[in-house]
Amino acid sequence: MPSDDKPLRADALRNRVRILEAAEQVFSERGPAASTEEVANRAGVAIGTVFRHFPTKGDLLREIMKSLLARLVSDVETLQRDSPPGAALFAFFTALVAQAARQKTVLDLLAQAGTELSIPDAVGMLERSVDGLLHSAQDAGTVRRDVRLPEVMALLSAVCQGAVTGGWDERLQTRTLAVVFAGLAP
Amino acid sequence: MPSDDKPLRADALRNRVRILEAAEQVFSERGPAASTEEVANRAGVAIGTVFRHFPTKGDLLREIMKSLLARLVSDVETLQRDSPPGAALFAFFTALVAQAARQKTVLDLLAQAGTELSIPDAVGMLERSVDGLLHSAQDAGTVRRDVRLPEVMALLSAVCQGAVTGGWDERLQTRTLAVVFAGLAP
DNA sequence: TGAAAAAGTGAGTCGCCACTCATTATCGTA
DNA sequence: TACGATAATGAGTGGCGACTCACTTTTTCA
Repeated sequence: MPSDDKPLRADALRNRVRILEAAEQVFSERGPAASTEEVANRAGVAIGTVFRHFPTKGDLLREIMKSLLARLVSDVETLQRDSPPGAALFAFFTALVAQAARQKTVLDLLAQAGTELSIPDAVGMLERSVDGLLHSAQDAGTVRRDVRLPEVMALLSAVCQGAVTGGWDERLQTRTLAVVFAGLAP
Repeated sequence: MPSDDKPLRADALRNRVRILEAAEQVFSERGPAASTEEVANRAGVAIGTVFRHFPTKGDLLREIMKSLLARLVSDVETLQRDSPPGAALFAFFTALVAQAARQKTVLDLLAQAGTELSIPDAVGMLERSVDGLLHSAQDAGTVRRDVRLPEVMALLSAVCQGAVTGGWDERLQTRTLAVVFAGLAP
């Protein structure tokens, strides 16, 4: 797969960035069903321009997902470094749920990203990161040893999903997570 | 609101039933985005007939939701009677998640039914039923006293949501629920 | 049995949305 | 600056899905 890295023209690069920013906003607010035309409007660009940069709506979504994913992975690394080892997993849960409530895109990443769009090993990356958090927590004794990664990912995605579609307020997020955390603890 | 209970003609009644059965199947398999035409086909009826009985797609969905809800409430009552008092809540969780995996309609009921469609106090009924299960469990000492209904409903909906969109297999359902149950226990 | 009422039918309308392409504008470079 | 290459534009196309309605068929009941 030879990379087609022809340097973009200045206006093309500018618009590409605008489109990505607009798309991130629009899809976050309205979900992935939002129309491409709305993205174009918000970017201040004609609809044809969007399709020149991303031949398919799916391509655009995939690009957004990839950068979101990269940010999440880097968040995990930051937490891994800066939190007390037993607490990082819980902190990530809390942060992700709060973010999902604002940014619906998170859901589609966690839920089906691997299925509908194909983000190759990208989701696997997040899993590996979370696995790191899980092991740290288990070593620190804040999470039971018989808990495994699949159910942690499942809970993560479930709680985010629930929080968004159910419109949980902050208080309910906290109380619900408290139950989950209690279930993970020894 | 005078009830328009004009007795239906024989063929009308027959078709109404067929449509509801078909709709339940179709929406369960394909989700609420499935087309009305598919419902008509599966019912062996012209599309106009569907719209004669249910002027709006939403009306049809609402009808399906209502009967699903009624069945769930009656399931709860059965469990309430037949299970050991501390176990009924857990049994309901398990059963509902398994059902949601087969029947996507459950999700929309739990998630947003109150919002998008308006099923007036219907969802409230389910909540009251689950509240009964919760109190029984707390009285039996299998669930902590500081757990309240909102987070129980939230977990219920979250886990169903997650199980469906994530395509959890039975093993993963079990392991995930195990964590939740541990979190509810004293 | 034979109308009138009720119900069924399905081609057609309408709006939405992903995507295209002929034309116009902008950029980079000689 | 001028010109070829690259990009932007936005009206148009096609398909899909909810919903309508003029017409046909079935039921009901005197």
